[in-house]
Formats: sequence, structure tokens, C-alpha cells
Amino acid sequence: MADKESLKFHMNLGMLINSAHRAMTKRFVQNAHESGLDISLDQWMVLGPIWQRGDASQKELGDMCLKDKTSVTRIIDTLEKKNLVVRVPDQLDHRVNRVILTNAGKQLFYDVLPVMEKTREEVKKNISDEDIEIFKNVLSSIIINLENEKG
Amino acid sequence: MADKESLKFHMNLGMLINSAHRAMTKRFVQNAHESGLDISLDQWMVLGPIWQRGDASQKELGDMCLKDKTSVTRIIDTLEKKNLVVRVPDQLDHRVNRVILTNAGKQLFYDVLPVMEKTREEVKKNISDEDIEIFKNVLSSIIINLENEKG
DNA sequence: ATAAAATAGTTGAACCATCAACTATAATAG
DNA sequence: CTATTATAGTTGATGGTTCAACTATTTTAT
Repeated sequence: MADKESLKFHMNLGMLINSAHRAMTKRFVQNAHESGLDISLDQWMVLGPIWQRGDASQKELGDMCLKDKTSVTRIIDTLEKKNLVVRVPDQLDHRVNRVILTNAGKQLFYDVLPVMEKTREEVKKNISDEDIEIFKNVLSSIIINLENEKG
Repeated sequence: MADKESLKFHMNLGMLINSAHRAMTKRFVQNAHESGLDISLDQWMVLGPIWQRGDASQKELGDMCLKDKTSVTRIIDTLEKKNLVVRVPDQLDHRVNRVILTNAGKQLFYDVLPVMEKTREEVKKNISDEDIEIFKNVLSSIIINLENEKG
């Protein structure tokens, strides 16, 4: 059972995904910082859907970003502390918060767009479109494979 | 229910990698838990190289796991709290700790091996070996692309 | 031999993820 | 109508990551 080769393989797949993800996150934050912008990748991921829709409930944000409701709560907390969004209680359903962008939030969104574009290009450099396509297919398959049965 | 095509087209690379990674981590921990084992994926990733080499410095562990020295410090902290490893000061170079497995650490390592194997199979289900190969190549390319110049 | 620089590791702060327990509101079943 | 259940969101605890600042050794360069 202690086959070193297969062991190495097990650790490699997880390690590779882990490292690639961390590298991308780090580079995005670095690029933003070089442009004088202070934002994390997760904050950006939440900002996008709010901008797209005008407002969004935290539940909707979690669904769109594939994030846990707890994570969304805390990210909105920090975005609110930075005056980038505000929570507005929904008038019809008193359980939900509508999250909307402040003017500063909108401005930051526009400022970060080119940073995101630059980071994307750095990530995909020297990788063929075909391979990116297969890469995304494999990622999607992994996500499908691991979706919890109990839903 | 998420289907593969909509995942692929509605989510960017970063989100897909993020989600796949979190799904794998979660499934690994779930599978371990179902076997009565209490270990995180990161703890496992550190345990492996120690087992392979008999002992390792924290610097070596960081290099092998592609982890920051701070992360290694904290993971070793929790592994030590769980009595799975011990830090032994190196006799030649007093700056370094040699990290070695306790008997409990070795036992846990062997117990977790089949859990890792099961998780790997669940992850790779319905994905061809060729695609996995390209997948790993792309991940490696991304990591290379984003390696810090000053590194 | 000594000053400067490099290396190994730790600590504190800020952020994100996951789990479990909790509050409050809405929807539904009897 | 009321009791149960489901949903939206919060809080506390624990673990991992990153940055910056720090201690303590070793290496090197003069």
C-alpha cells in the first residue's frame, strides 16, 4: 500500500492545484497593489456579481461565487468596513439583505478590471487555447465528480 | 444542479480552480472522517515527505509542499499538538529543526493511505489519462508563469 | 577577527474557509 | 390558526495563508 510512486502522484495533483490557485491569488493581489489598489481576490469575486446585477442577496452571491454563506458574511463585512458596499434590508423578505455598491465600490470595480485582465494574461501565457479548454473541462468534471450526493 | 457546460462557460479559470480545490479538500477530509481519522489535507501533505525521508527540516518541507515557511510553522505546530510529529533541533546547524514522525504519526500515515487512494479515484472518475496529463501540464505551466521574478 | 549579509524559524495581524450552534423570518401542514 | 419546518444570515472556534517584523544562528567578505 505504501507505493512511493503512486503516493507521489496523489500528493502532486492536490499540491499542483493548491499551488496554482495560491499563485494566481497572490499575483492578482500584487498586480492590484502595484496599481495602488487594495483588494483581495475573494473581495473582487463578490464585487463582480453585485456590479452585474445592481444588487444581490448574500445567498445569491454565495451561489454565484460558489462560496459558503459564512464566507460571504465575512467578505461583505470587510467590504462594508471599506465602504465599498452597503447591506440594505429587503422590504419584502425580512430575512434577506440586498447588497449594493457604493460609489467607491463602483469606482474600485472599474479600476480593478484592467488588473484582472493583466493577471489573466500572465496566467495563460504560453498555454494553448486547446489545453486551456481541456483544463477547464477537467476542472468542471472534478467539481461534478465531488458534488455531494446528499445535495 | 450544476452541469458541466454551464460551469465551464459561466465561471472563469480562477473560480473553477478555487472550487475544484475546495471540493477536493472537503472530500478528502470527509472520507478521512468516515474512516474515523482526523486530519486535514495540508497536514497530510506535510506528513508525506517526512515519512518518505525519515525526517525533514521545515525549510525542506516548505520546498516540497510548495508552502510558505509561516504555513509550515503553523502546520507543524498543530501536528505537534496532536502528537503526530516532534521537532528535534539539528545538531550541526542550530538554526534548523528536524521534524520526525511519532509512532502515532506513522500509524496515522498508514491509516490515511487508503483514504487518499479512494479520494483520488473519486476525483479522477470519468476523466481520461490523457486529459489528466494535460491538466497537470497546464497547472505546472501556470505555476511557472507566476513564479516571482525576484525569487 | 569582525562586520555585514544570508538563512531558519517564530510571532502577530488580517483575511478566508469550514463546522456547529444560534436568531429571526417565512412557508407549509395539520 | 398554530406547530413544524425551511431559509437567510450571524457568531465563535479552529485551521491555513500571507505579509511584515523579529530572533538566532551561520556564511561571507573585508
